[in-house]
Amino acid sequence: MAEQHELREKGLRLTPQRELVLAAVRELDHATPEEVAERVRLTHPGINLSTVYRNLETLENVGLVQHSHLGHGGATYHAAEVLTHLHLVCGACGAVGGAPIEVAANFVNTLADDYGFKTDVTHFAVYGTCATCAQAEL
Amino acid sequence: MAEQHELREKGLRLTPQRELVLAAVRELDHATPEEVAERVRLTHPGINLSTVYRNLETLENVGLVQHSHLGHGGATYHAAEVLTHLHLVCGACGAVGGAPIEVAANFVNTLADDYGFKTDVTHFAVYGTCATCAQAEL
DNA sequence: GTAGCAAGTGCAAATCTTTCGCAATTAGCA
DNA sequence: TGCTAATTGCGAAAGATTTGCACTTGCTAC
Ligand SMILES: [Mn+2]
Ligand SMILES: [Mn+2]
Ligand SMILES: [Zn+2]
Ligand SMILES: [Zn+2]
Repeated sequence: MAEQHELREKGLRLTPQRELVLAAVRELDHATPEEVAERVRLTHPGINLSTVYRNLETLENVGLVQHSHLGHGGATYHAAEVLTHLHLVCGACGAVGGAPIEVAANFVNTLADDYGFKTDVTHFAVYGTCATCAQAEL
Repeated sequence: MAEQHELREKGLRLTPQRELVLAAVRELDHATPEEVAERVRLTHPGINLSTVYRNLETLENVGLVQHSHLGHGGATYHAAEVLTHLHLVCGACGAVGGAPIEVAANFVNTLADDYGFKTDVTHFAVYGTCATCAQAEL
């Protein structure tokens, strides 16, 4: 038995569209479904937006992809293996910064110990004002 | 000079719709625009949904109301004066718990000191798994 | 290899949520 | 008591996401 493709291992059929959606998510880092579609269209112009939505959902169900919320609007998608940083979103300029997850370790532990709550700090962004904008406000 | 209505103090016209929208937000605690509209309709059946949206925006601009994001979808509105707790949203059962802001004080300070980022911990919910659901998973 | 079947796709239409244009109404001021 | 600009209601528009359905295609069993 030869080694299986990662999608087949998850019990999914291997279609060009599905492979390309996964590849696009991996290349892009927090991309919207529309952005994923654009990327896929570079090599597969015919792909339908609803196919992208359906595959993102499927890939999320098997744990290859995850979504998070960076702004007031819709979700953005990450490859599951790289979701290892916090998103710092500036409400003033819209910039999305990053910070290592460890920054939140203490906070996460407190919530676990005091509330029994297991936090996924990457699902929602951390909202506030970035250094540049905070400076400008003075 | 008599004391002014709080809306007039903010430079806003006093309309029945606007007063009712504010009252509804205060009574409901994190309500969607649609829920606010429903509540207002109890006493003012004719109110239009777009009036609710416009008033929520107006009230937010003058600081009487704030929105935050508790789920994957749209925003929910709080009276500004009560937005003093974190929201702990369980991805498994949907429950929305609360925790005092102080729980995040350390986290907020770290982000300020190390990244110059001024965090508003109430804008996005803290996402994860509640104690009950974490228990059930075992 | 080939046939059969279920999963996946494209397309168009349906939903849902939020925003907008505009004419009619109304609050606040003179 | 009027004037004027802000506000409202209404319908339509704009986006974003989902859905139904006929067609295609990947995988499995023969
Ligand atoms: Mn927001
Ligand atoms: Mn989500
Ligand atoms: Zn900024
Ligand atoms: Zn739960």
